[in-house]
Amino acid sequence: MRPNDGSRPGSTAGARDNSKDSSKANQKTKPSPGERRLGDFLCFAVYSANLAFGRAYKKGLDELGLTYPQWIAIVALWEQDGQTVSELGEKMFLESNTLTPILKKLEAAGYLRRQRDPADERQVRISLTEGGRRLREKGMHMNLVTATGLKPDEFARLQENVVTLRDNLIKATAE
Amino acid sequence: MRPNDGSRPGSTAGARDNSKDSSKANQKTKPSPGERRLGDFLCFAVYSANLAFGRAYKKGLDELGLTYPQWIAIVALWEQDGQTVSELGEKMFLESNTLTPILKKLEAAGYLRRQRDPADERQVRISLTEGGRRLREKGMHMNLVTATGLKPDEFARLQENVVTLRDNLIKATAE
DNA sequence: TGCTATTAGATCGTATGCGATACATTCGTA
DNA sequence: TACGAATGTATCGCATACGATCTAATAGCA
Repeated sequence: MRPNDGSRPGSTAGARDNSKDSSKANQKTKPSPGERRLGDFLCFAVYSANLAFGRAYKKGLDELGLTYPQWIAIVALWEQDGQTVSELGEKMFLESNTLTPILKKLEAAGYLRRQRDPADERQVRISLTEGGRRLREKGMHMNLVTATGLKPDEFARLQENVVTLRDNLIKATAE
Repeated sequence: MRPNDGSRPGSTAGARDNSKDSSKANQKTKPSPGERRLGDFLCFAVYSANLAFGRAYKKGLDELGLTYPQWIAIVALWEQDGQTVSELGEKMFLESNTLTPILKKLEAAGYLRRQRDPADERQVRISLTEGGRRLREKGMHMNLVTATGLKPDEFARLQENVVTLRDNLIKATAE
């Protein structure tokens, strides 16, 4: 028998295949969310593209010894040093519950410092160390996979539209 | 003093701002990856758009009592029932190490069954229960946030280009 | 001044992703 | 047909995300 399998006997599969058209679906021209296939969901395209980016970058990031969010944090701090956790969070679209552990790891690795702001002890200011800046420079020169298969103008428009999408989702979510 | 703070005394921040142009960067017209700002990275646009989708869908998915990957699994199974873990994984771009725990939770919740294929005991076939199909129907009728801020033709092109991007990243990663 | 509300981070629990590995089953082939 | 290789899932450990909650520090105000 299997290891800790968990599968239980039950009725047979039934192999129902809801391919394209459900019987009463053709009344509207525009399909409702339920009638679309998975491949048609924009959310799923973005979700799976994000997974693909993570895998494509994995090899290069491993050479730096960083994960993707760690790398993003280094890049954001290189652009502006001495940011507070909140400020950095705004740029990365993350909050302290996610950011704090990441920053502590980077501090432990010697790439940045976390210091309470003397003027407001609630805030923690993050600054890159020499090692952190060296890491950023090193990351500049390594070519992460960028085989997008898109022409330059398509690439630029895609970038803009993804940003527009993101910002509008955030706006709509905030109500 | 703070709770378990971890911050240590050290030299002062130094507030170095590498805004746009580093001294020797202007020799090429096209900026190298290191000279771009965070907002210019397509990977970051996709990463943050994915976060934004997750937050936008959170409310609706909570009503279903599902997470996003759980919902995707239900949708994919509704399209084709009785898939193996591998087949489902191909559609979701996930492998068994991620999928198995998700499927076990959905099984425990009563939305699907996991059964070893009698013809090949290595494979596990997944089929939706009545409850799982009801959940899919319920999800059809609830409007998840879709305020993309894009015109229909832009939306369609965005969808296509994100998929192209994803597929080319996967191809390039496989070498 | 003293008290309460607000703010900024940190902590905790849960749910993915994912590399590495374990394990049972099946396949290939000598 | 026996046995090592390949295959399909599952398990484990680590690193995010994120809601809920905690704590210290500050702000606001009677």
